[in-house]
Amino acid sequence: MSSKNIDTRERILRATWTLLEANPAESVRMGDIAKKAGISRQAVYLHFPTRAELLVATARYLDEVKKVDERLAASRSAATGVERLDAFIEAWGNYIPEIAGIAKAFLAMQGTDEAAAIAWNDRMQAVREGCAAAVEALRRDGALAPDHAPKQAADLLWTLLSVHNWQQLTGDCGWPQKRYIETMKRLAHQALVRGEAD
Amino acid sequence: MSSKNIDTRERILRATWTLLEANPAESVRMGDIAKKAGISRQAVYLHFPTRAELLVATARYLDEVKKVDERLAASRSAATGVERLDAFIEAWGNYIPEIAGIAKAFLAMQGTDEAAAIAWNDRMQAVREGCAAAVEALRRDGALAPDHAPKQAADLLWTLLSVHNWQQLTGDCGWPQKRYIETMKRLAHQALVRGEAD
DNA sequence: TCCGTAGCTTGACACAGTGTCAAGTTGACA
DNA sequence: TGTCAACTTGACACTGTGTCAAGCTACGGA
Repeated sequence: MSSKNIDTRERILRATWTLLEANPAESVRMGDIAKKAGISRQAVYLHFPTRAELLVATARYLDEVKKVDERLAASRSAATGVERLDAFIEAWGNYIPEIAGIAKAFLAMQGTDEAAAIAWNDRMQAVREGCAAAVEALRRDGALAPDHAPKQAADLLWTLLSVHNWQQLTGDCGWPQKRYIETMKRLAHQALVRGEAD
Repeated sequence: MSSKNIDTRERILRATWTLLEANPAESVRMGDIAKKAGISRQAVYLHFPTRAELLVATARYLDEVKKVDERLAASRSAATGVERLDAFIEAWGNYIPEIAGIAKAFLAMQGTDEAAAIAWNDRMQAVREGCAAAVEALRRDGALAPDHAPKQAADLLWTLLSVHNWQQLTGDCGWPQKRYIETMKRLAHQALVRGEAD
């Protein structure tokens, strides 16, 4: 309850973040985190009952500090559905590189680590909702392509904008960030906006 | 050396395959594999020194039995670039579910296991080449959309057709396989084929 | 017929990491 | 001074990988 408590909690979260960013390849252990935070391993468990919950909290903390929600929400003020779609792609697409370190760590842990999978999944739902909202804005404008039901359009957008795809294009394929954003916009338009061939 | 040896090895590979396919979500343990193969856990280690090597061998065995290369190569006989693109998407897209279990296990090891990462990467290069060939066929027909240079078009197609995207759409989003294939085809047409709005 | 040996079994163990438990310490606050 | 919450210390159970050593068994060859 005291401020000491809050400090400790935050120190744990920052330690986790730092370690994940520093070595995204390896799996960061509870003991490492405790050491980095300058407390005992058990103290970590007093704040976060499992590794999964710690990772979820870390992802949330990251989002909070980086203000993802604000950034994604900014697209809400767009006048038209299409503008909103573009704003959303730009906001999210340009956010990915900032969390790339942690994202990579999470993706690397996906299979081996149930905790990481849960944590990551939890955060991606926020993006999924953003996608659904953008699609809904298109639909309201009557601008949604008739190819897809809204739910499926949202699924598709969500998949296009996955961190994996960003990683593959900018990493494996060596695309510059700018081309990534432009291509995603074009692709989203072609797939989701009524009568756009571009 | 004896045929008994070969039989055991193959029984292990088949057991691994079966188990991975049966429960792709959970991590299949060496003990489970041994039990399924009807041998001792240690016998597995006599044939495959580590879990990673066993999985790599299983992937190779799978590709061999399923004849992936042949299937992907089949699209080469298509008359036009667009037909070839469709044939390729169909061949690969319908192959993914068959290897989904193993694929997931490999993706799980990506971060932790260098050997597995290399093996998986190697397999994916075959797909990438298939994508490049399909794009090249389009270009020869003058059917490649002017939006993209051939290399970038191939990158894009390769990314669209990633196992991750399949997993997300058919798994997380619950899409039926048929819709996945159709959507990928439509998306590929819209993105890559000159003057297609669909 | 007996020997050697390859292939497998049995059971024990080291090791790493998560999560639990219980008893002890410390510092702030009443 | 006493209490309480936050933290420490050290031990332990549990799971899964990989190692080790000794024993069993069937088969091919002298």
